[in-house]
Amino acid sequence: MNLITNLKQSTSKCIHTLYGVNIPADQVLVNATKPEIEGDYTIVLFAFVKQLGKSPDALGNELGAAMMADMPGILNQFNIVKGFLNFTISNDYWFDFINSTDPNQLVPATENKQKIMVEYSSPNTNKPLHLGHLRNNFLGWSIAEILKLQGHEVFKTCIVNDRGIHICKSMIAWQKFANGATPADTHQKGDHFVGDYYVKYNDAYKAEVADLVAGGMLLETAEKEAPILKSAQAMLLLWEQGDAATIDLWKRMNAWVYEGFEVTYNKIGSDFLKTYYESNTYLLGKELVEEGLTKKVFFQKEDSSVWIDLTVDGLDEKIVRRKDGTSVYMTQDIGLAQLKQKEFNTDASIYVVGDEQNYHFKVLKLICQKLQLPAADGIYHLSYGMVELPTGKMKSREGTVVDADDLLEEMINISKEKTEALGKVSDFTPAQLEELYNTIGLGALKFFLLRVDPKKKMIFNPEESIDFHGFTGPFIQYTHARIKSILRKTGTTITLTANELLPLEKQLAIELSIFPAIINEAADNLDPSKIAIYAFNLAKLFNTFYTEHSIANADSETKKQLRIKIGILTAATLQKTMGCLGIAVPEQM
RNA sequence: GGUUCGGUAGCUCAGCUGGAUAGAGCGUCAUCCUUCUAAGAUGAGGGCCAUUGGUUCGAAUCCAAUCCGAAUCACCA
Repeated sequence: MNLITNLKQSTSKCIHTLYGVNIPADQVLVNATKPEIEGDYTIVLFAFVKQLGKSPDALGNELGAAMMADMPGILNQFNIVKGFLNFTISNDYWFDFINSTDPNQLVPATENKQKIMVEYSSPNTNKPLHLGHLRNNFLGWSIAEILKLQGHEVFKTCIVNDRGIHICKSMIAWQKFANGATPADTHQKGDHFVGDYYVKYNDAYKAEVADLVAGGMLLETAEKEAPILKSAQAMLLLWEQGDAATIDLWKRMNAWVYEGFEVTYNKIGSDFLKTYYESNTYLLGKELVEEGLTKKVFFQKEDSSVWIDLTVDGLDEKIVRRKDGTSVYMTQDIGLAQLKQKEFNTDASIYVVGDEQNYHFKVLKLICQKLQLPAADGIYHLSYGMVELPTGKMKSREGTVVDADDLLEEMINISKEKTEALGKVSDFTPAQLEELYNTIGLGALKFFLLRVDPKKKMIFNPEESIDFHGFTGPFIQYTHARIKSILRKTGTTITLTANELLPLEKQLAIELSIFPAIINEAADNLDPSKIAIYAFNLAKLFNTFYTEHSIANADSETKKQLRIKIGILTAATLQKTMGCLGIAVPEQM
């Protein structure tokens, strides 16, 4: 039970005893007291003044006294300033908090344990991962970690979009231009290798269209008649018919891509309990469409295409099966929703997908509900905003995409340069150094992408992202390393004795005490940025404390012991928070 | 045009279930390393919280309208 909840309940209880009026605890507003005013926590009285017919001062005095009696040993004194009831929490309470908190048990497990699936990453197999994928991967991984920390059972999954016309385009281009070359021949990462052929396809396509137009064809017609497009379409048909040679090539090229993805996933720490492939799941959706037809959830048009009418829900009609019987995106997702729920018996399923698909997921959930699939109500779309560059949107056609592998390499190089320039790790082995550069470079990048509200689109400014000062991952990593450095000197075996806390010591205790609440907030909102902000505030506060007070050379042994424990708890909390973001914290840097 | 989301310091963002004088970081300027790691700390400067109206003891926060920006409304995934 945390202190704020306690205060709310006590307020509600005391008002009831004093005046016989029921005010639910969750309607009580408890804030941290403004720094200039005496006190730790503040209850806003205005909300009750009218209802109780009391003046703020009179109410404050009566309520304050009653609550002091209700929470003995915790509340020390109170004052009233302009309708705000400020309580000072007793020194004993905070000392006891520091004394009794176990650094290995910072977050109590939830009582409402659930099985939750987090689907994220979801790449296409025709091009390498880019900056947008990184935001997706970091978000998905982090959300899973936060839910785990709460005590839920979490399954991380990935759906690979491995079939369709776009895949055929790379395949055609490879056939035409590669001359049998492989990633091994060209010493290229497989996903980049295949991605290059996707680009080559587009170049060839554009050239062909231009030729046709030059020959007198209308642009519109030319765009449909370009021979290379025709070949790709023919190939898709062959693929769907199961043509051996086509399937063979498809498998071969996809394998190259997966090899490349694997390298990147390993580097960024993305992992999946299970990977689903669209080529395996799209048939399932079709069965559900049949079922929906019998249940009359769907209807068929004259051309035999199948639709759902969502106009009563304020949406449009949506196609779920083409006239030729092939499946669309929605068909596959219906099937996948059903499959995932069945296989893992999930209570909820979180889809980490960009906000351009808000409409799709709204419709998906509606359809699943109308089909009465067990998965339906648990569908939750974690919609995140696009990553844009200061120059505008990333567009693959204009070559303004930030490639994930390039960016990772750059960040790691920068962290290497900066670390070397500071020269604090001369005792590291080459292997340790490499690990440290990775930790810092990746930490900077992950923190940068996770520190803003996922729902909002974000601007990726390369100069800002490589900053290692201020509101950044390395700042927090550094604070952690600093604490660890002190603890190496002082040791961590301690015996605490009661102790009058200085203001900064108390502030740290307060900040540390809200960690579980922050985790809950981040989990409820599926928002890791709450954790990033918290970690930053905690680190900043510790740094202020660090410059003001010495741990190793504290005035007394009691103080020293107390501060060591504060150091232990701060380091542990920083490590946990950063762990939730997928960021490691070094012992030394 | 419909729907959804956004507009807060020069830049990037917090704050939004209404509460005290709107906060950080970066950048700018100025201080602090014979003292536990200066990837740090301290201070200064920087704001009609898009606009207008409403609700009330109180509005960046809620409501309405307007302006600006984005996404989406595909037999692409």
